[in-house]
Amino acid sequence: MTTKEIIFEKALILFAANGYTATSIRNICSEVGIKESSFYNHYKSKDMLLDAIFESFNNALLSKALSDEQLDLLTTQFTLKEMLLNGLKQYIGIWENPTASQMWFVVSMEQYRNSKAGHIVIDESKRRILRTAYTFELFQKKGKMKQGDPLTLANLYSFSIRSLHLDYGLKKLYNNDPEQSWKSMQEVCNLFCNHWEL
Amino acid sequence: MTTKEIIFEKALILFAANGYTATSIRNICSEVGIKESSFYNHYKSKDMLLDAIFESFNNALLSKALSDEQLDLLTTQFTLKEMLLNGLKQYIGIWENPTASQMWFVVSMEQYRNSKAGHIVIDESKRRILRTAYTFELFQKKGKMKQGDPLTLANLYSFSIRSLHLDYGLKKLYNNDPEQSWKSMQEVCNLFCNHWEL
DNA sequence: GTCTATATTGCGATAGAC
DNA sequence: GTCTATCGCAATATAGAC
Repeated sequence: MTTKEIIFEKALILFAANGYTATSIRNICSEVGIKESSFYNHYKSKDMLLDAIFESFNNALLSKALSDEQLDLLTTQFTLKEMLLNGLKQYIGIWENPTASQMWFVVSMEQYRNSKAGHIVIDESKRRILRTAYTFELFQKKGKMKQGDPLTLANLYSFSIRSLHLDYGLKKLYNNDPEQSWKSMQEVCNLFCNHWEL
Repeated sequence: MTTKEIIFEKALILFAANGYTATSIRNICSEVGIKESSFYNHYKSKDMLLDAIFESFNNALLSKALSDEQLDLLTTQFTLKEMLLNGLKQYIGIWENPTASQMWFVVSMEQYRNSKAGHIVIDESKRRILRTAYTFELFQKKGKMKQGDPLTLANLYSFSIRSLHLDYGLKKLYNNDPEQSWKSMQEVCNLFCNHWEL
């Protein structure tokens, strides 16, 4: 690992735990084991480091999106319930991945005061809904799901799961019964499929 | 208005716009028109000021919760759709109220690094779901709503609306088509009622 | 690429006069 | 309750030797 990568990693941990503004370059360098002046050989400023984290997070999100072709294949091979339950498992898995969950925390904390973070959240939300809507559309075309506006169905299902997902992450942080949120996610999924699956 | 109230108001504006840590007592006092030393005649520390904001926010949330008796009356007088649509209007109204929306922003930003903020969010989420579940239970008892586990139905509906509500606030902040989220909220409400209202 | 040393600014908080 | 003055410290960032 290069020094730049270690800076990135340690900064992410500290930003996630204490927030960007409350974390000093001194804190980060102390964790890395270098002097503050060395920091500037790797990042132009503290702000550029935050931007690098945002960019890395956004790229990770974009790379996870399923293509139209992949969705076409999956909606043929699996039932609606199988596909949604599998989606839930992947979604919740974020909170078992330290780097991914730290990035979520940092972006979530910054979203109201940093427009880059804000737009990452807005775009991710929109992308998630549109991919779900397209999935529902494919299931409907294949006669595996009841008819109805795919976008509204996606809004109902996907936004509900999104809230529960955020709840899970927050509760996990404070050791406040996150498993209840995971159970609710599965129950919502079952309820939804019982009503719309064919 | 007392000086203490003006400090509270100006601090809330600055915390919401720039975050708690990035806002200095100097910034606040400059807005209020007093010297920093005078600040300490009203609040023991910057942290105590933040606590006061949290407490005020939590009290406002608690005071808005409808009692069992009120819910019993409302579920008799109104249809499911009327009641949910009215709930949406009140919910979205938060973003038209500067103080309320500023408090939401501050608590949202702090939720991952300040346990008081974190527990306010966790509790608010739980309270909202439980009140909705009880409302559905009453509608079911009165034969105005299809049977089904009220808690799971509340999770599906209320968490979906919650996400859309947060989306609205964030999009409004960045002038990024918030009305689309409001339309989605109404569509989700209609879809839900079309399926579960009797 | 790392270090020592330093510049400059801003921070939260306090003492004590009025 | 407000002010002036100040303390002690930590912040980001830079210069220049090795």
